[in-house]
Amino acid sequence: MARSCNFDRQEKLILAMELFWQQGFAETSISDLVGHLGINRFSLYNSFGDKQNLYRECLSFYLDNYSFGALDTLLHEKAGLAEIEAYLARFIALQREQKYGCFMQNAVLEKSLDDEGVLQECQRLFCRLQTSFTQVLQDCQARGELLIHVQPHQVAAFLVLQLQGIRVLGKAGEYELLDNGFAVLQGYLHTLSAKAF
Amino acid sequence: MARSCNFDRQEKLILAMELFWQQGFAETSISDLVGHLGINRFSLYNSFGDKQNLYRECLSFYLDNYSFGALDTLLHEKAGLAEIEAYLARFIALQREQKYGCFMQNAVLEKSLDDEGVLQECQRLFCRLQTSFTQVLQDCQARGELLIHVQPHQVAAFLVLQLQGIRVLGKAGEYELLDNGFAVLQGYLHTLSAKAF
DNA sequence: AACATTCTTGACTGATCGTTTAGATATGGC
DNA sequence: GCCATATCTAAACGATCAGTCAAGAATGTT
Repeated sequence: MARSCNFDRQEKLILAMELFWQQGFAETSISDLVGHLGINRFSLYNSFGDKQNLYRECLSFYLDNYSFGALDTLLHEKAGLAEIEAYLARFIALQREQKYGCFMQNAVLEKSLDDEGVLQECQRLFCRLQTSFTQVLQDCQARGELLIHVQPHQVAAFLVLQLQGIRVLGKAGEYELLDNGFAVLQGYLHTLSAKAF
Repeated sequence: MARSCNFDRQEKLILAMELFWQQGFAETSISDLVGHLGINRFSLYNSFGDKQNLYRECLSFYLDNYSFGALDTLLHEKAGLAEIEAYLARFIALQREQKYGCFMQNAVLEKSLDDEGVLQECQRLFCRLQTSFTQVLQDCQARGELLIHVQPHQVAAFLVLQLQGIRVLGKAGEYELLDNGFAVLQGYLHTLSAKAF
């Protein structure tokens, strides 16, 4: 019926996400986006609405595709405390490379106060994270690998807390603190175990 | 010799800090500052230099006077694990009121990539924090209250990690996660003790 | 091939950004 | 009281901001 769009929307969304991820909302101008995405100003507005809307869509995309992705693999295999430990170790290692930190964490600290939608989106992910960890730990406990007095949902909350702390220290370049903190975390996980791992 | 300044510099610095704290660097304009501080645009530049400089000074002031202040009291008394636990509990309670989160954390996530000075300032505080905790724990251990196999500097790093995670979850309004996470943290601290507390 | 429709383009909007200037005003030493 | 010096005020700087517009180019249907 009419002319079709000559760029891939999702490809451009990813580019926009990268830029917001690196620079934050306020520090990223529409002109920056136009340059980085390689599409015209008007096409950008036409495809994604205004800046706020684009940002939210980027955040959603990030939450669904980038953040904590490895957690899913943790869920599918019959994982235990050893796998949780390995996940945390990988997570910390990742922070050394991810110099831009975490898009979601940036979003929480920069935008949650003036954009209710951003806050809710992030809370949704926190919930998902806790649920996932709780599931793993419950399975663990059912198999007799976790001490019975341990409360899975509490330990799960504790782990979410760790992830957030790790990302802040990672962005701050505090790798030694991270390693030392992880050593303690590791020790703690071992105290939860009903059998050595 | 000449006319003297007719406002209190430090008072204005605190006002500026409040505004940056609430809104971040990029979202706070000079006009915002002029309005909130109640001094003229030029006077602001005359007293504090440009925006970047003012921000750095605000961060310094925050780090010296606001962030983690209660930690000092922890150091002076002969504190033990129970006091550390209480400190963490107070810290969490504070996050419920501090809806603007932590200036330093905002600074790390927003500005550390493009302002080396901001990053270094924050790293200096991380170091101070770890040192303080290490000191308390070492004293603790010397008095025989802490199990001898525990490494004070590692646990200190672990605690710094907790503080950062707490602040993120606090800003995100995740109070239930915080409470559950703290319960676990509490339990862990008790396992470190050579005597019940 | 002609049409309606949609995308693309680049110039443009008024507003706001951080920063600076020139002139008025107030202060302290003589 | 006078002058040197510093602070203050208001206006303005060029640059950039987010967002829009009208005209041209490309497409699918008929």
